[in-house]
Amino acid sequence: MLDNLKRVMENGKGVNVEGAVPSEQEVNQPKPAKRARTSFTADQLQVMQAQFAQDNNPDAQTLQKLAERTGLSRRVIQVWFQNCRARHKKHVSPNPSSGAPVSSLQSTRLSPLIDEFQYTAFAPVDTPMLTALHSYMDGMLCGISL
Amino acid sequence: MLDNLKRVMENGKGVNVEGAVPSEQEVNQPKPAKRARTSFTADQLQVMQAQFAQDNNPDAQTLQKLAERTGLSRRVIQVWFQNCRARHKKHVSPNPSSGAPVSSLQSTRLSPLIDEFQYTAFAPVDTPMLTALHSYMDGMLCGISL
DNA sequence: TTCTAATCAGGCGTAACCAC
DNA sequence: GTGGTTACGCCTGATTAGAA
Repeated sequence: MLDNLKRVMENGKGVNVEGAVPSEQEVNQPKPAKRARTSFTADQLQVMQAQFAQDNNPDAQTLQKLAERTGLSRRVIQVWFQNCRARHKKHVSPNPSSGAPVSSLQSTRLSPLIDEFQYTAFAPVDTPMLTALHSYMDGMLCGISL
Repeated sequence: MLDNLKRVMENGKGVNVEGAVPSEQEVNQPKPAKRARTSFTADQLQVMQAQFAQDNNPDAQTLQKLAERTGLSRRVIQVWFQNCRARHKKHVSPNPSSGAPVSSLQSTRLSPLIDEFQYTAFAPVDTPMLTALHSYMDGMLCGISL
């Protein structure tokens, strides 16, 4: 309901890309204060994922270092790790994958795609490659190796 | 009703390309304002089509760049790409009799997914592979060779 | 009429938030 | 910290409506 109205606002409005401060708004304007949604760059994601693979629950100091390195705020980093832990737990745990399974979640969408490659004429993909892709999918969510 | 509100918001922010500017309207005076219809110049079309040929689903940053380059609003650009994808899907897809084994696959959901591959630290996928994937996706359902 | 820019209704993933 | 929720951003598919 109210969500719809907000979606309308989105239409004409600008973008927020970098982890920088979105924008200041009028004090005298009792706006609903649009919640800012950070979109991470490839670089930032890579840094965070690398750290996650090594330690999925970094301490405050590490968090700070990541913040400096990515240019994001400590809080954003922290939230990302929280969400990533949650995602990982939710998607990987309930599916205690053994040998070479495909996670039931996202692969649903990807699998049919990958299959396509076997049919297509110019797909430079061979079967081992597909296997690699599949196992990759398993841990992809946060860039974690199982 | 609510529709009017939406229209007012968009009109206030958006750009009216054609000279056809209806007068300014009070917010609290709901008049069914005319829906603005942008007509693109040859230049603008060329820019967008060139991008489409290369990537039919540009990300936010690319979208913004296109907006700056064409002088159109980001939203208008975005809508054009949405419509263009739909058009091509409708016109090209129902005729799969050609050489390309293109099926129901959608590049849309895939692109961000594929991008993930680049973010991950331990991706067992090398770059040439990614490039191949990308060109596969791009040329697939838009089949345009502009 | 046809073509298509703009809108609507709905779904998905997930960053940000909240309660505990 | 966690699990659960909210809402933002982006997408599709169908539809509405402005112009050629």
